[in-house]
Amino acid sequence: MTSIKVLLVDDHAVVREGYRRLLEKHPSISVIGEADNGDDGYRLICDKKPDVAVLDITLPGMSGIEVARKVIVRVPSQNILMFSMHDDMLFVKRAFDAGAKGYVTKSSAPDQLVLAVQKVSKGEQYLSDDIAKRYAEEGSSRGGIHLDSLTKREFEVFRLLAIGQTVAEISEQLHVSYKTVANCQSNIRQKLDVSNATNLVKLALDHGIIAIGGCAV
Amino acid sequence: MTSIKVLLVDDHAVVREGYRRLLEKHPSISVIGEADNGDDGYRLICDKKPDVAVLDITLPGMSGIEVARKVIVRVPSQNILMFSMHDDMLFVKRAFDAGAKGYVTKSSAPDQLVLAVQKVSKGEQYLSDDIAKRYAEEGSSRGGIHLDSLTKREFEVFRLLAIGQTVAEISEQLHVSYKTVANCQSNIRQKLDVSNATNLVKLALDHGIIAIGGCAV
DNA sequence: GACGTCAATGGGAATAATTCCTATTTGCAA
DNA sequence: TTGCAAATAGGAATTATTCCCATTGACGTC
Repeated sequence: MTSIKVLLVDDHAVVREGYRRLLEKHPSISVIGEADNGDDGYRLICDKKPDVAVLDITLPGMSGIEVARKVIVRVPSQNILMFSMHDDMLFVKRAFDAGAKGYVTKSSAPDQLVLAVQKVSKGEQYLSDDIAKRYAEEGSSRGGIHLDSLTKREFEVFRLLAIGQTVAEISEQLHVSYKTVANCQSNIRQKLDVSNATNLVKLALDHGIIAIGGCAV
Repeated sequence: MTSIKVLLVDDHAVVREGYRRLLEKHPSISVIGEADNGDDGYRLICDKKPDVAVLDITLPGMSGIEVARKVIVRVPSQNILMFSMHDDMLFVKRAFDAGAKGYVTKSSAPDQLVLAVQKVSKGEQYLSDDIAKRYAEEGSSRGGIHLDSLTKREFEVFRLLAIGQTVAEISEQLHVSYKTVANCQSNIRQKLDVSNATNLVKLALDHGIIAIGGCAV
């Protein structure tokens, strides 16, 4: 059998190196490329077309979910496996909306990642145990109350605002005008019923979208 | 030479497994235990007294920084290396306050972790390159933020802002004019070197002024 | 007791951020 | 095709924030 060609995108070099070794221990898997940011990752995936692209969600610049979305537009058949620390249903939902075929949390047992890579390489779906369990329990029913009403773009902006980015920074990063982000923020505040930046941060914390200060969320 | 005994505490199993392999590739290092939460980690460290305890900061339950603090109380000579995704100076400062001897970010090059383990095992300090660079740049300036530079009134307003009150609400509550509170807020932001409401909340959380979602910092 | 310092208070003007309204384009679904 | 929703962004009005300034009162020092 030919080995499964895998490409890794994760901004944490030590971590990436770690699970690269983990994957490469399997003779059926070979890592053909790595990237530590969304833009490089996007280019590499489109260029090398690996059997599986393993994407972290939290990345500098373009998020893993955005990378997935853009890749799928260009290469609809690309198999994508999301590999993230977030076990929030919202992220899972958005990952699949973006075109991912699998979702594994970083808290999973190591063999889950290997299994996921093997499944996804064949175009099959894979959810790590914890996510599958959660999905069965709460499914998409209680998956995020208000947060569900946000559009993709709004959610993205919401996250960036919550981690402390200014409107100007976000507009630059997303390559859209200041006005767009400002209007987007207004919509978000209205939808989530928060009157100011502070309460927006709190909401993000409550939903585990962001984590702050030694406090495990 | 005897090998360096290391104990790992990280809630992300795949990630932990990854850098365990990374460390164990070195003949001078052997991993003698692992934990995926703060409480187990604390017990294991006190029990096994490794040459180096490698602690993630974000953990379910007790945070890595709390673990460090508690361990140092019981075993003051324990060598602790913080290994976190956060490159924020506030975390670094808190880690060292808690008694850690080293701090390595997960974005570092893999050999930095190995080097850090070796240094810390000898009781020496170690900072990963990115942190050392940041420290040199902003370290003493931003790292040494003291909330006690705030006046009584400023602190009061700071707290109210952090819990999500608007300037108008605060002015009403304190029976002072809107302008007074607005000016006060400007002073606070300048003194604490935060540019927006979000970062003000983060600072408040980090200093334990406010707590969110039952997670005390 | 006069003097300097500083916290607390707020006014005015300039600047920046936010909202509300409107319009266009695009993609998707009935 | 038609219709709807999302994403984009401009203009005008409104608010929020900053920067500069002045006053008052408390406290400590000489």
